Amino acid sequence: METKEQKNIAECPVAYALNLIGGKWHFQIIWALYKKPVQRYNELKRRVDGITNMMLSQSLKELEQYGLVTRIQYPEIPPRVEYSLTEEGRALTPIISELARWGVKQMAARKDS
Amino acid sequence: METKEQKNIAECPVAYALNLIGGKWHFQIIWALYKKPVQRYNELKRRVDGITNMMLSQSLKELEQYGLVTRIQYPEIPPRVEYSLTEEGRALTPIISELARWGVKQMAARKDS
DNA sequence: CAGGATCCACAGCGATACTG
DNA sequence: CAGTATCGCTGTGGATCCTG
Repeated sequence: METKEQKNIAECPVAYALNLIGGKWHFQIIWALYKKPVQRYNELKRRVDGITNMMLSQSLKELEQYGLVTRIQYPEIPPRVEYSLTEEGRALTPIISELARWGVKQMAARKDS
Repeated sequence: METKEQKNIAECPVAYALNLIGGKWHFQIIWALYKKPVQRYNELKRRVDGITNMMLSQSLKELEQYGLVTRIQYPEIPPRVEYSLTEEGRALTPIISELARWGVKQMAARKDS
């Protein structure tokens, strides 16, 4: 894996950031966890429209690895797992918010193509 | 192309925004044009490290279509083409800046893996 | 100088089915 | 309930060469 891509990720903070959270669902998951700070797996799945089990669990695992999401598993039957944002994850929400605001403007500005 | 994806893009402003500028080079191009507001093609190419002709011209075309970048072509020999950001493109730069700041923190926070 | 065309590789994403 | 495994597509990005 010694492509130029790696160099970009190493040198450009934006590329680095997007490498962490540029996935298709990451933003939406973070956003969902922002709107409701503690959620269980299936709850999250219901809120993030259209996501599959695979993408959700995979994304959550990545976000947890990156230190953006906290996973707490309770040793009960039936199993209960709660997800929430870390400080670093929460630090991202204003940015998402701004991006959303920008997106809304764009959508309005060019309803046509 | 009637996938659920389209629904996301239509409904979620963030997904919409990322669909516009989530490409691999878009951010970097916008950033380069922010740092030096008017640039010619080859100048831009030199500044965006590692980009190929294909990706640069393709990205610029997209950004122009979306109304984020202005392209001015001078009918001279040799050809001269200058690129700059529109208002809407410039509106994005604070967001990129924040994202960069966040990225820097992340890089520092987890130098290890 | 400023691009376009072609071909190709690969990773991201997805559907479905299965497990502790 | 909270996930995993497998398999395959498809779209994005890349190298290289060509043109007005």
